[in-house]
Amino acid sequence: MSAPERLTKRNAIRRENERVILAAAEKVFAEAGFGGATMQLIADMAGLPKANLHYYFATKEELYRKVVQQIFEIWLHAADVFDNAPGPVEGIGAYIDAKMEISRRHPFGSKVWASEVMHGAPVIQDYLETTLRDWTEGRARVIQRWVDEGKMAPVDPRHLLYMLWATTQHYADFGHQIETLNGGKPLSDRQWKAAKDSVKTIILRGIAAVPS
Amino acid sequence: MSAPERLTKRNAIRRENERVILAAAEKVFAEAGFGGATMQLIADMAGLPKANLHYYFATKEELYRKVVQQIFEIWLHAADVFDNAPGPVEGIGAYIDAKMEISRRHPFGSKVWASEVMHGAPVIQDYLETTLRDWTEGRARVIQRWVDEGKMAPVDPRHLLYMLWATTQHYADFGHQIETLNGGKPLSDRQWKAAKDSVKTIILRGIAAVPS
DNA sequence: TCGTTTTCTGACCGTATGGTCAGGGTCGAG
DNA sequence: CTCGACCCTGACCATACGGTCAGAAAACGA
Repeated sequence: MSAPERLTKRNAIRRENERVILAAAEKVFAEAGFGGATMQLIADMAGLPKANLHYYFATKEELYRKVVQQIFEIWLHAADVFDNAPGPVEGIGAYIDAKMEISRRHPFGSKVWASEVMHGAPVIQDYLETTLRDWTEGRARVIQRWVDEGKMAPVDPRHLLYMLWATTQHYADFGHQIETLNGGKPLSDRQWKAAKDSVKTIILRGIAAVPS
Repeated sequence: MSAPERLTKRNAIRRENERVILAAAEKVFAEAGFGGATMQLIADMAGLPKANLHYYFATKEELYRKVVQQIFEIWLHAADVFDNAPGPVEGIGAYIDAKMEISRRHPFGSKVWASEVMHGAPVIQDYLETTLRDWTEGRARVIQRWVDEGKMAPVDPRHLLYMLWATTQHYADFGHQIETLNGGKPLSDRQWKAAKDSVKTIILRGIAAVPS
């Protein structure tokens, strides 16, 4: 049991500084990678002296780990829509919407996660083997049930999940490439909607999802 | 005009060393990122003294640039199948096959490319704005033609291309995650085939491609 | 107000990194 | 055989990095 946090000025300062540091770290890790990021750069972006970072986060690894955990939590919650859906059109449709929205709102976190996994998940391997594995098996069962109930074509649930992750996260991880191919401009509201619709249309038709 | 390369022992040595160095660099850059990779690590993996690397490649950036160019070339050639195809079933089907095969054979290169783009393409931005942009517009026109000819559903060619890139490269870039979810074992021949088939089936049905 | 705890930071340190270079070895053309 | 061009490498250097620490400043509880 942790003691209930009182609303003192000290607690406010601590919370605010941790927030600022984590936001700066997320951006710097995303743009430079773990190895390329420096505590000095993060400190400058957070507007704090470097030594102050080490007061809140003992090491670079600890700070990095917190950043990775954040995006992972966000993704896990995004899948709540999956559970109580009557069928694939609602469930997978809403999941695509949610993940596309996250790609738009949290592109840095997505990149940090991608980088971490690409490098062999040196700091969050345990998450992959426990939380993520359980999560994946659970959703795979839901999809398999939909298949068995004739609500969609018989596809391998695993590969469908990979496809959902890949297509949605691509808009965050490869956002720079997409922006360049879009004439150097970020996608507009309209274009984001078109992206969402394209992904949903192709995938839902691809799995022959029938409305409930 | 470059002089025709004679088959002397010197040329053989140079070519072999450059090959070994590039292979080692590709792996190290993929596993550690540009910032995390060290010339010493690459040298060790190549079995050469560090100073020797600097004899063939003046700087770390130059070596890195060559690695990125390599995978880019491979991907460009993979799209040849696209051009003379009579319709989307053959063209896109073959393109998926080719890119999945590359993800399997060149996972390191794919990761290096992904990392480079994620970090804002600091060294290959010019490629994105010239070669890749032209390439993309060309294939988008081909897809649009297929749509106009009624050979597939009216989808946005750009977003379809992004989906093809995302799904195929995911098997290389997130290979570690997939492997972990596969019980810690790399995908078998059979599983790779299932992956290919899943991707092809869902996407081709998703765009309502009609056989020519 | 006073003593204690927490927050803050400039200055510092050991190490690792990218890159250099002088000098020795090897190869090939004539 | 000879000489010039190319190949190789141990030792070295300047710099930048993650992390430490002593002590000042601020906040807090009583």
